[in-house]
Amino acid sequence: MLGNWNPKEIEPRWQKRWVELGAHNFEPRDAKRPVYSIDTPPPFTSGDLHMGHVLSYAYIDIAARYKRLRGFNVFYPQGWDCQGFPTEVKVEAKFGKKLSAAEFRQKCVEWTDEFIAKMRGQMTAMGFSPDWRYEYKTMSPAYHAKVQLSLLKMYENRLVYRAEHPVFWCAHCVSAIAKAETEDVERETELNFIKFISHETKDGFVTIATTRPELLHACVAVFVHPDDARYRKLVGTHVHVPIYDRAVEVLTDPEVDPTFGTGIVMMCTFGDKQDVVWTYRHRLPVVESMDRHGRLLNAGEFTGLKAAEAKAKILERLKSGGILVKQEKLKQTVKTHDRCGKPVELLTSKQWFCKLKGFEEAIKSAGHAMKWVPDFTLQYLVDWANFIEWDWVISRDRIFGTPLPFWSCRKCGEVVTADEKKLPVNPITDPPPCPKCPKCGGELEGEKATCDCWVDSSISPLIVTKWLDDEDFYNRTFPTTLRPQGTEIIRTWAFYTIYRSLMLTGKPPFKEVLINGMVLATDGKKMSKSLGNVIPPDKLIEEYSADAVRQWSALSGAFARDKPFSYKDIQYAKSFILKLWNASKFVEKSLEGFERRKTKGTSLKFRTVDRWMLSRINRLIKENTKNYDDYNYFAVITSLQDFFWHEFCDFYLEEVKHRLYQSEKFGEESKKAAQFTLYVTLLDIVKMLEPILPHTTEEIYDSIYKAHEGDKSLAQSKWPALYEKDIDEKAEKKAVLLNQVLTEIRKFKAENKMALNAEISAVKVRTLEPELLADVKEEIAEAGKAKKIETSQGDFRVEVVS
RNA sequence: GGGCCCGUAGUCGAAUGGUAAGACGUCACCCUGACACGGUGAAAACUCCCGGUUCGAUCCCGGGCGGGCCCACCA
Repeated sequence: MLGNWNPKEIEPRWQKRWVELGAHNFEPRDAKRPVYSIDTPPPFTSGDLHMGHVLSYAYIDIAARYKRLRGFNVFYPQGWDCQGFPTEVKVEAKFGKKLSAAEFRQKCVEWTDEFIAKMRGQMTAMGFSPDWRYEYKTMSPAYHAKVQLSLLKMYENRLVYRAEHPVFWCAHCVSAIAKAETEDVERETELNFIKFISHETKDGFVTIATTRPELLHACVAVFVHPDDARYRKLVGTHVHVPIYDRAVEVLTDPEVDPTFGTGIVMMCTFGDKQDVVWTYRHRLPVVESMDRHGRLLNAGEFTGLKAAEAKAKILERLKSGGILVKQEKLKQTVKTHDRCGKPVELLTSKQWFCKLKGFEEAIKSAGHAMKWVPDFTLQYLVDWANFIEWDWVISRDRIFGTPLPFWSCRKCGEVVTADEKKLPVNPITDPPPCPKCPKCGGELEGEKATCDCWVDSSISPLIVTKWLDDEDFYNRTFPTTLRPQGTEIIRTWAFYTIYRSLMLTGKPPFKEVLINGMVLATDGKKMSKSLGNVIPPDKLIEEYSADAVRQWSALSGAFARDKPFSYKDIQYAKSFILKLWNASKFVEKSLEGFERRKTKGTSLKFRTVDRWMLSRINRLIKENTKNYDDYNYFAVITSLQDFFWHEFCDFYLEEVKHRLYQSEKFGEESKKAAQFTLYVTLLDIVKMLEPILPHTTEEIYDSIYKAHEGDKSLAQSKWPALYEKDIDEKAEKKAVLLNQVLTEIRKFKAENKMALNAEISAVKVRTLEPELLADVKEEIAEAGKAKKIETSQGDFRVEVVS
């Protein structure tokens, strides 16, 4: 018998029990059931799940559980994105900088394993049901081997190459970064107006405006707009760069904005992306302006100073020399590194690239072939593909990352690739596959850089489906059915995964993409530690139960839309679960002596209200099969909430109590029909709620239904069958009228301060179709406690006589 | 500058080519044999504004105003 609802006891018990039962197991050799495979996002191993994780993983779990009920062989793995700068920072803070690279990496691994254990525990506490036998970590040797293999394959096809190129560079992290890792931040800076003396006329000068005087030494030209009449005479002449006294030419380019500053722009290698464009367009020389730590190079006496320091000193010098004409405040947007928040520079260096240019159309058409939920999110991918300007920089100068499987010759630069059979390799410590450069005999040097973490995660669907490891497994699971992920990483994770999958397998990696939004704080702002508005999931589970948190997730389900967290919703969820529990207790007690198998094949004496319930539940089965298929969990949960609370509990239960309690008066047959209806309706409700509220529904099933139904657990049972012929509009119409009459009686009692169970001597109902009431008079009399019922024909009106 | 999303009771939020769920909050009443973390009722929305299509629009189209996100530009 169901006792009190105690989630703290129920939830962990079922979490353990499901594993014992193998309720979530994928059966790779089961050829009978269709496979539903999920390319679950591997969260970055920060040590804590946040509400965004909870929402998105709840969505995934609901999908997995629903598909299992529908008879799919669900492949639901869970992985971890381990490698990244934040971990290095934390480990360095704890252990200092004295460790060797190998020791450092080892500490990172240990640290990450601890965090994974914690996060895995949180996922379990939420009732998430991945098949943990397929867990993966991006830092594992096996994962490294696959990433390296994928790069070797792409290298063979000339899709991976090494080149000198200006790249976004974070001087703080001392690493190249991809455009997708940058974030624009608005800040205020000063626009400095600086005199450049004319070379040809000696005494004439022009004034240019710049925000980056520290790059004067790298100035290789100045530009004006070709139509700018003010400067037409200057074009082709030369001006002297202050301090360094180098002459540079005055050139024209239509991309100069004549209205900005003085309409003359100095071009340095490289102040921003525009400079890169102009350098290529006008074939200008490149002055290496800065080193990897952001210190000036080739800057005379300022060489070695950090940019900010150099800027101050140079401005001082310009000012004292009378060369700085004026300064203006300027609002400016700077690119910053999204991981550390520091401004990024553009530096030329040797990096590894993946060839993206030229594949935009292929990526777009792969995107078009997928089902995007909601559909407009495809546009994010298309827009991004349309803006690809450079290839993808995949090397990062970090330690805790997947090593790039390459060596190169110190003398001639020839690249030597790792032996595919010996993966994973670490070129820093492992010997090269051949002792000397095969081309010139020079010494080989192992690549020190590691992979961008998107190189790791962009093969997640290949990893989980055992690409090149288990052909049968791969054929069954790849392409995966579902890729769930956030909006903010469409241009990275989704984009790179589609690209890599196309390059490596020729196929798109998944069929459906489910995009979730972000969970904001209750104030509508992003949750952040600095704002102090972070809501920890553990506390919510503690206070409201995991099922309530899951129900909140389903309620928050507007796809790809950010939503503030709502205590109101989770409180409602908790109340609903309690209501479900209490009503189940009532049903359980009402079913005493009822045996499901004895009703099979017999015809029951249903009353109209029973037919109404059976009709409504079948409508819900039909509706919610579609809603679940569409990932529209909001519609699922609201329709079930409303039906259960406001139809099943508020009306139906009240309308059958007399048949259950007074079978001597109303007949055993009537009682049995009511019992059957209660049994079926609650069972179907519980099944439809299982994906969202697995713990509570499992406990209800276990107590009331297991003995009758035979499935060991609700998680292993089947989605309710639809009996279309039970949909009965006539019965629904009669029940609606009955409920309207009961509402009027209740209103009367409330207005007259009567108890709801107080008797009334008569109720007179006028309605357009009084014959509809014939079948439900018993319910009016019993649920309304009306001694006498009179009906007549006319516009609806209910008169109560106390 | 470009793209996308959004604008419904005090608040949050569904739905629909035929004037609109539900929740929270508010008010009144009721401890009715599952539930007071409950029950029954009440009050509360010219569905942002202006046009158009339509017999009829909150829902479709155009324009505006307001909010959000992404991208580009920013010497």
